[in-house]
Amino acid sequence: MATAAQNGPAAGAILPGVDRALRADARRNREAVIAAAKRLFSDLGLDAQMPDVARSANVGVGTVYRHFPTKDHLIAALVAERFERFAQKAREGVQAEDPWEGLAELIRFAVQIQADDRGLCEVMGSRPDIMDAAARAAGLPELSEELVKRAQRSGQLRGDLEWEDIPMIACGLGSITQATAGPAVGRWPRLVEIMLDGLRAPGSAKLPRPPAVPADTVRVPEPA
Amino acid sequence: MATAAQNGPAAGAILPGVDRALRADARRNREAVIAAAKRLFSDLGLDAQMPDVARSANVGVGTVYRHFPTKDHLIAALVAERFERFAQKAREGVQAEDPWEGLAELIRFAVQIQADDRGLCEVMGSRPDIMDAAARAAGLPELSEELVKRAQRSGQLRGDLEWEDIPMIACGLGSITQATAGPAVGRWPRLVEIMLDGLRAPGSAKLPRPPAVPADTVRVPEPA
DNA sequence: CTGTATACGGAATGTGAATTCCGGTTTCGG
DNA sequence: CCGAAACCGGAATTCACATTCCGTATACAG
Repeated sequence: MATAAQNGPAAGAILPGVDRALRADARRNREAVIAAAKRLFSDLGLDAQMPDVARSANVGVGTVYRHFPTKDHLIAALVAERFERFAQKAREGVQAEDPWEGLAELIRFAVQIQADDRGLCEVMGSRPDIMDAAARAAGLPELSEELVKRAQRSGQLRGDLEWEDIPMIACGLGSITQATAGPAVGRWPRLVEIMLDGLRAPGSAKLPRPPAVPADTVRVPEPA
Repeated sequence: MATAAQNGPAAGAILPGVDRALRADARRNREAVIAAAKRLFSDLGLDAQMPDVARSANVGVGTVYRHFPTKDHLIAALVAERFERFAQKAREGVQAEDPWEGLAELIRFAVQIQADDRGLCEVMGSRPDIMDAAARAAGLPELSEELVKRAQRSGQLRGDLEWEDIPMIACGLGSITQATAGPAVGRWPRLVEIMLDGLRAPGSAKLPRPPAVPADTVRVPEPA
């Protein structure tokens, strides 16, 4: 038998059509559950427990389950919300004056979000199913492809990068973020920049590296 | 109460002094358990179950538990063995003619091992306790530091890298390795090289980029 | 060959969650 | 203000594992 975890977790409500005609208290509770879940999963990761979500939302377990038939559904809803934000950022990136920065900012953003959300990291690291359902739903594949192509056309991004690499990079950097062992905290942003340096096209100008020479900063010129 | 998982998982046998005077069958079984566990944890990750390890080793659960009082102990033993190999590679790296390659090879090696061992990845991603106990035990901190300093003195490695970054990088790249979603398999080696490019000191020469990666993972053979 | 310390197997137990159920409440159209 | 339809709460149930227990089998010293 397929365990609950095998079902196709959808985005959100399973109740009426979309989210229609929820009774006032129902909508209120649903919101509370989402807020509580967001908090708990961010802090505790996927190990956060349903009864705790309920308690933390001042609601009974039953209520949680009426809104999200399964823990996976709840998680999927949370993930969807995050990916929506990624997509938003990606759209901004496509508009950005500097194509390279458009892409770089998306990556920085995604990593930062993950740094703040252990649950999201764990999903990205161990639930490809949920993850790329959400990515697809948010339109991230198309957006990533656009960002990559644009940055490559401008000559700033290495030519051998494909859009499929973007989620992998984000995921890998995200996991670095969680390696909270001992003295490691706070050093991940540098590693992100290192990765980004590796992504630049071989010849393209680079902003001065941290400890490197003061350098005659050559701003990346707006490519025609 | 501290659950078993909270104990300090040691390296291996808990029986007599070191691994002395095991009865012939005992030693045989212990080996079988380790082999089976290695296989199962590599394939299934930390979710592999103790009863399955036992079955797969043609042994009763009780026997598994006599040798490893806890699942965590078993995992720690497996991890220790892997880290021993990292340390070995690191020692070779310190001797290497080319300091840069000495470091780069260690990273490539570590990532490749993780690519073949889902369990190891999961430990690195979610059990800093086990992980850095093993790292310390294998002497990896000192070795990493030596590798980093050497590569920096030779001018090939960016100056702003500290040895503590090495495990984080290895861990992050390792997790990329597991993002086995859809069409992603086989593209991680390129991402490793990209990261390595980012690690080079700004001015230092780069070897020509590897043309393309032959799609499928090359298994690193187990040592006898 | 024999006794005994060691090991073994695997059913039974214990625990920690997720998920179900159903009698009691609340909301809201009329 | 009324009653049915929607909701609620949270105790009880289920399930999946890790881990324990103990009678039996085996290795090996003498």
